[in-house]
Amino acid sequence: MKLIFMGTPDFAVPSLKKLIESGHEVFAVFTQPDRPVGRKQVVTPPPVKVFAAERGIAVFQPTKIKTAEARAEIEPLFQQADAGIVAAYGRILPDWMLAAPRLGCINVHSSLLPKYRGAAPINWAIVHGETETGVTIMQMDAGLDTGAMLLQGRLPIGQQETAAELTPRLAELGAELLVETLAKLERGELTPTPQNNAEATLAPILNREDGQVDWAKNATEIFNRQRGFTPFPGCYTFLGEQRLELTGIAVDETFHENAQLQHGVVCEVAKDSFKVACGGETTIRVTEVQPAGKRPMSARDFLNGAKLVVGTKFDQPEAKQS
RNA sequence: CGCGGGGUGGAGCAGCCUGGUAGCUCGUUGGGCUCAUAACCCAAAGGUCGUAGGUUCAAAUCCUACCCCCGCAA
Repeated sequence: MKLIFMGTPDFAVPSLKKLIESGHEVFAVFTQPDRPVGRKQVVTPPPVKVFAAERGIAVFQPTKIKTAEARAEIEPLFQQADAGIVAAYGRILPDWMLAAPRLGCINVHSSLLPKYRGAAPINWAIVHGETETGVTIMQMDAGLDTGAMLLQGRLPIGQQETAAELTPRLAELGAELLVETLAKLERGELTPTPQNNAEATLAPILNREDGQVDWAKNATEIFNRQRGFTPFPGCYTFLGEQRLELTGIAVDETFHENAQLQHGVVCEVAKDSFKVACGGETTIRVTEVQPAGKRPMSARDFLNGAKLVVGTKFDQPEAKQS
């Protein structure tokens, strides 16, 4: 098929790669503009652009796609396509874009729709303690991930698995399903299945603040957020003015007599870790941290220098929800 | 010139403001204790204090420049 591909981060690359390997003609790639990244503000191209450029595919990085000028330029291109493929492009497509290709636009969404519609489905699935997630290939419509489903694949989530580990696995699964979907579409073997809106849940885009630990939550919830929010927005707390990223934590199974202490209070300091009291009389064991301005270090190293004592209290965010 | 923290034996830190003996918690090695131990006790080894200059009788400490690491913000 003649395809236009729209995608931005690493997650989208396997899909683009697979399309090309499967013999589809991807004649244009749309991706987000290069952005300044990091401390040095180095302007960095998105992964999809790098990959597409290597393959000699025309890359478009429009800043605006909803203006009349943009439409005048882009629409003819889309009308030449059999389908538009979207994988984590990172912006809302106007109606005319969805309608221009012969088969419309098809989205690779990393959740088992209708659950986890939105920008961060992988993360929220982990945060909510799901043991299984997947990828849904869907026909895009005007709503947010509301289109009819074409094909769906499932994947178990490891008990310790982080979003950083799960994302590439889903990306691969999505790529395979995408190719399979197109093949079946060509042969007319697919019947779109409407989503059951009653079962829909949202996976909103993640903010920095989502990463701050709410010690009133129980240990399992905190652990799941840490996994789901790795690498962004992470899992951090404050010790006075000092920001502390918790890079290695575990739900502590052993009972501790100080567990019912105030939330966020250090209730035990061991040699290689320390425990913090959480909600519901549970405790989290911290094994690796990264103080602001420092490299990540084992709790052992941190304790050697910080001389943390039982009773120390980590800051609690003002008001938290979700 | 976006804001900020930091570079001190192998690790994490203190010391710097108020120049003058290299400190703490670990690790390592040897010895001891013990049925035994990652536990405890004793001892030892190990440091160009990021680099280059400057001030000074004397610089980890004060001044200047540079290199490197990291957090935030974008």
